[in-house]
Amino acid sequence: MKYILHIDMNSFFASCEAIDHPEYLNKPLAVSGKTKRSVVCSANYLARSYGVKAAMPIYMAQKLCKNLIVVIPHFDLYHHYSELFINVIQTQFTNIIEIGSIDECYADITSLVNAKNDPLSIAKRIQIAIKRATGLGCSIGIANIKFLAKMGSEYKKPMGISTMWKQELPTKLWPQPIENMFWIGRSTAQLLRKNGITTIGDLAKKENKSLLQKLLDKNWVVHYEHANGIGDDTLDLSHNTPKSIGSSETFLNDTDDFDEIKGKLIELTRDSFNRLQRHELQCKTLNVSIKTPDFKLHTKSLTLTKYINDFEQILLKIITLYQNNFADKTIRLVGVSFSNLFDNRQVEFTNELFDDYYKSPDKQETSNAMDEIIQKINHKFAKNIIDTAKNKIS
DNA sequence: TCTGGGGTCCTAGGACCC
DNA sequence: TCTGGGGTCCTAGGACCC
Repeated sequence: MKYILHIDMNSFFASCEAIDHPEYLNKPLAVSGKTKRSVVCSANYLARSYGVKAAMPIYMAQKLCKNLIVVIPHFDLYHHYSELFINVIQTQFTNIIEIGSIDECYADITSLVNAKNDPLSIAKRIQIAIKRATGLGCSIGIANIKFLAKMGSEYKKPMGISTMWKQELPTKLWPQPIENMFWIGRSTAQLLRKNGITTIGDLAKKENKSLLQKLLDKNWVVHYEHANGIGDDTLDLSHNTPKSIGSSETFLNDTDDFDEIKGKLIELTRDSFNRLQRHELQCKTLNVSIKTPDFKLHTKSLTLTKYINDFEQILLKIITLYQNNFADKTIRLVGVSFSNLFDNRQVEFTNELFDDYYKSPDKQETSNAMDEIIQKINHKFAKNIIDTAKNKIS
């Protein structure tokens, strides 16, 4: 049996801003862009008391709260505080940590629990240590699996600490509306509600199993087990390289002006490309997406025969992709992203192997040589390289 | 005043290969 | 005549998270 914590920083972006600007203290504060199409990223609790919520259009937030202070986001600042709070847990408590996002993580404290230190007191110490080191508040959920720890950190905010033991499910979890269930979003919640499943308790009921199976296809088991306190307790400790990198932007006004769109495509491609390089990655698939005035998203993608890291080439392909598919469309948003990412070192290495292979008169001999090299290299990369090799040669 | 931007994962159909 | 079965990759869309 493991002891898992979920640590969730309270109104993270807004709290970081308030620490940086003491004059915002005790004033309603929202982090948001400042154009007419911006939405709220994060709001402090005072602003929330006026009804201001994340993802709400900023004009609406300002209507609800006349003296709302609006600050544009400063991601460098948030990354700084994110590293700080992770560091507190890592250096003072445990390094078995799974980083969920910029403002949350799971921590496995099983090895710290003993007769003198129960999970609740450890959680309290973590909360205090984070507050002392960063000035930031957090909520912590305590449970035996990740899902319940996550539900626990949501249970009481801000600065809450809540256990979600299995025996507490009937009183703490099951009365909650189905919408609160992690991994059940708006459309699934709607579907379930329409069919009479309105609380997490309904989801947990044995007699609803066949109904769930009918409504949710394969996923039903995971949700059913979660609602009954069964789930994953293993933390993912790898800080994985990203699977895709991209940027998008909403225009101030809908547009079909290709010069304007092209200018934005250049900007977005530049930005994504810079991040691609910072991660030392190359890509094979280019994606261009648009959002039309009816809010529908459309994507066109192009997979190349080899990995690419030349900005001019990428840009040319992106612009062609746009022109071939979306020319003359009126759009409200345009986006660029790269996927099918591969480590620079691996790309270089595989390209050399393939050149050797193609040039070689004796394919079998080269193939054997490749196998030998693959045996010797870093195990972590071997699978990717073999996969690519198979793909490319076939 | 009218609804962001960064991601991950899954699905389903079609192409293609053996 | 009427047409397999398994596998992978690509594409587009959608659900979900923060």
